[in-house]
Amino acid sequence: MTLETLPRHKGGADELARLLARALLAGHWQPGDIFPKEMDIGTHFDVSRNQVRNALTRLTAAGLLDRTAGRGTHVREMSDWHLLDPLMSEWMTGLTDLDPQLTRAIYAFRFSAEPVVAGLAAEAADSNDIARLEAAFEGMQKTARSPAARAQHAEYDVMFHDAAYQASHNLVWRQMGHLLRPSIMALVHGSQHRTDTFDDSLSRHRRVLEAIMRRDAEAASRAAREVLRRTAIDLGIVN
Amino acid sequence: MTLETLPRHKGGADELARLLARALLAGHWQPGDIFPKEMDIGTHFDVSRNQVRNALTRLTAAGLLDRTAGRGTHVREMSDWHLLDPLMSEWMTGLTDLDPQLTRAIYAFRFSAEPVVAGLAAEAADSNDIARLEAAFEGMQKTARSPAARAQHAEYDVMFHDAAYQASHNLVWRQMGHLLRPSIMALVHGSQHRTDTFDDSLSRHRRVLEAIMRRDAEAASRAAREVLRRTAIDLGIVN
DNA sequence: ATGGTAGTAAATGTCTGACATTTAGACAAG
DNA sequence: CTTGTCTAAATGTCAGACATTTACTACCAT
Repeated sequence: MTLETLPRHKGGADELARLLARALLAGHWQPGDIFPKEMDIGTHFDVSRNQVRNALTRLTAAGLLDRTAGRGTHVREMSDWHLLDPLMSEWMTGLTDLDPQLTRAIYAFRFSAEPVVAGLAAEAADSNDIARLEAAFEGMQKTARSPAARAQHAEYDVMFHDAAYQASHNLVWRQMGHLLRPSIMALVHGSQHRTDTFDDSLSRHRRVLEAIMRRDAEAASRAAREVLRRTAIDLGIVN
Repeated sequence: MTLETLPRHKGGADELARLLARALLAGHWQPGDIFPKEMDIGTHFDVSRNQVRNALTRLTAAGLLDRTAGRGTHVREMSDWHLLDPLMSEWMTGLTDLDPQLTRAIYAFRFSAEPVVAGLAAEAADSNDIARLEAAFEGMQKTARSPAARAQHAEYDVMFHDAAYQASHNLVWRQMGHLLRPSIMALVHGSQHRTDTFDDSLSRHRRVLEAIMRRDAEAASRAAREVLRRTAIDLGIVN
């Protein structure tokens, strides 16, 4: 794989890093492949070597690349990628052709984790958290019936789940809210969006919200599992 | 807080980053404080500005610092720290005076997450995973009775739990194994280490191992909770 | 032939000094 | 009191030289 197909960019090192990261996340290079050398990247995008190095430093920090003096830059195994790095989520968002293996892994994680999170949220949520959950839910309701508002609906969906992670009031769980965006967004493109599906999803989300509000951890946990269950079946995570 | 108390170092930017990170993790600066400027750090440690910038770049990527041109470098809120970044775990290991709030948060996370992980492990573990779990358990057994082998015992403890995360065969859960080391190590210093405590802990670990081996997810989940329960009570996470 | 060894090219890592950009604060004009 | 401008100080960027590491090759000795 060469750089030829990648578009030139406008911004600084951030933009460059994003560009390269997304190409990697889409699978344009195989694990073990050698990555283009600094100079080539620099000349192709017409930026200084510094910019390239800054960008590559970020990708290396995210576990995407492995650099050694004299050897060059190599692409690491997917299992070495730091999926929990917030930068990664940022790079993944809006990527329609995310590696299916990755989508599946993230969703499987959510399917096992979010029941726990919902349970914790029911125990620890304060009025702020409840307000955020309600606002997100209302947004989902408003945008459920209009096919034009699909993207907006997904945003509210992300907001709802993120609010649940926040409501757990645990520093570690809170960080994982970042994982949601790419996972939810990737699925928006892969499902049929029939109206009754939306209604169904909406009522399941409602049950989570209500359980958290009445501080019923057990019910919140069950309800959260139901929210994710249908898609989990579709993806073959559970049967 | 100034740099004066920090020892000079030997290695490159990695070492410098580690040094500064550990000072931050121990709470030597408060959130919002301004961090020493590049030049001062450079002259104090007698390294080039490049080295300093490389080090600070890492701390920034880990969410510890916030840098803006003209404004300077500031320390971020603890809730912004990327606790899931593997570098963070590396920096935390061996830090005896880790912020108690952090220890507690990480342990609370483990207490809620590891039952799920153990359940997944029971479903997905292959012979390799089982072998790793057995090896770790045997190591724990061998080192349980000798007070001199305390550090070694902790290592096997880490290995055991990490093997469980690995056995889940989920890319996301696997990454979280990194969180264990600092959490377990910090607790080694905080407990009494009576021999019967070790025996008790050992038999609880054994139950997890056995449940995973006979693929009983439900039992593995319950057993994992029991492993963590006593300490969770001590830390006030559950009553 | 085979194995070790020196040499060479190519890639990333580091240093240095100059310059650009951003920000906060001081100060004066309206 | 507000607005605009200037200045100092900090981080950001650049370019070029040099250092270090690595893989490869050619060569020589056994």
